[in-house]
Amino acid sequence: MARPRTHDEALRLKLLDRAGELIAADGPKALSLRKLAGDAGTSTTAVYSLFGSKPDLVNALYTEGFRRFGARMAGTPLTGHAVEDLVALGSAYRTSALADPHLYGIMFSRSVPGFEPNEDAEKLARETLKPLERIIRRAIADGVFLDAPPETIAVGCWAVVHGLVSLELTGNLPEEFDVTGSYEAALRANASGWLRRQTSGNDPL
Amino acid sequence: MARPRTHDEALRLKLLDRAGELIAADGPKALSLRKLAGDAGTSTTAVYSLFGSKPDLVNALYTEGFRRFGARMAGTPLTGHAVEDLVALGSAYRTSALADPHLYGIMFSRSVPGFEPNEDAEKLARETLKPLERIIRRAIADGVFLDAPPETIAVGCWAVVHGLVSLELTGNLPEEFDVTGSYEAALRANASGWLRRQTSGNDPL
DNA sequence: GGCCTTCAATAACACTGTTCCGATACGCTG
DNA sequence: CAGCGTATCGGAACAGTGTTATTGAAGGCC
Repeated sequence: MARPRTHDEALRLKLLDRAGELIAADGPKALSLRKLAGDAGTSTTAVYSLFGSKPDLVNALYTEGFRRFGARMAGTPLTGHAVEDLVALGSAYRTSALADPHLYGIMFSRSVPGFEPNEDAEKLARETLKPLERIIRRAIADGVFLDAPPETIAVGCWAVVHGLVSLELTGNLPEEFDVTGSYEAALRANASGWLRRQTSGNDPL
Repeated sequence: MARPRTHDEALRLKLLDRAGELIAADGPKALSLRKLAGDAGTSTTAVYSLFGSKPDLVNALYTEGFRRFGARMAGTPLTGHAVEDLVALGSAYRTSALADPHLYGIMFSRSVPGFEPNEDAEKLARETLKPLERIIRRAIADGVFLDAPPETIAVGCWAVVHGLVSLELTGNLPEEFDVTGSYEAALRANASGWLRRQTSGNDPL
């Protein structure tokens, strides 16, 4: 009968913000509830009131990451040329990952051990890949791409960008490596591989 | 002086074995030194004598993983046909990952928070990708592949397989998805994208 | 045989996420 | 406006973690 939940929204944002900073600075391992609460001038219990648990707090970071990511993907200008559009979308993917590398780890690499995204968060995540599917479906319908299952092509494209980005972020790429150039070339080669007839092929460099 | 170091090799193997089992069963989070030592009938201090620290123990798992992985890669029969060989190598990569998914997480996805492979381990890891580079260099030299930097193509191929496998292992793939078939098709499409002239293209399904 | 080094078990330290308890502060009802 | 009731949060405690200081035991070399 009394006092409906009036969670302190300012504190909530402050905690999320600081949590992102802590992870960005020293990795997911460095995100401690005591440090987080101390920095925000509150106590660990507040985190439990506002989020429920540490994984739930990470879940909030996860959805925030996909919100930004989805915005970048949806906001990428498209030309109607399938290969070029896939390259553009892939570049937006990388840009987003490099802008918030710590969020990327949470979103795609399970970098926080105990964490699993909940139903809603996972659904939001899947939504963000819709532009990719749209391009591919149209390219198949127009006879530009091979008549393979759209999911197959979509997953293949996703794999290239995810693979490249995660290799880059984990420092697995060789030194003195032209990341940006190679990235575009690899994307273009991969997309060209799905063309029904390879008209002009690709032209790296 | 007295008593040269005679680290108990049997205990060392037992600990490594059990550590792998613990991670395989309940994820990297479940690898606790107390539980590990208890299961092996010893004490946590033994781990420090034998390995130095927990990350060092994980490092031993890391190198073991790359030993097995490297053996599979090097043992893959090749035909001399670049695209087919890249598909074969990619399939071996996936087979290896599915055989030891927990090791794969340690090797490529930084699934254990505080862990960074040391110099030797990282060098061993790079060695295992040599077969990939060999195929690509020859395909370029023979004029089969486009004249792009070999590293670019190699990283692109690596990215596809790594991306597909890590998406599969983290459960990010849609349900009712023909993983094996799509995997091969995606590999073939990606490799074909680097062909100088796309003779026959690819033919999924 | 006695020294000396290496090994490992016990226990402690400093941390972690989480929960219990209690006090506070707030919004609704009378 | 008084007062009840509950949502919220601070402090302390609990169970767990990796790591380390201390200490005792075990084995090879002089």
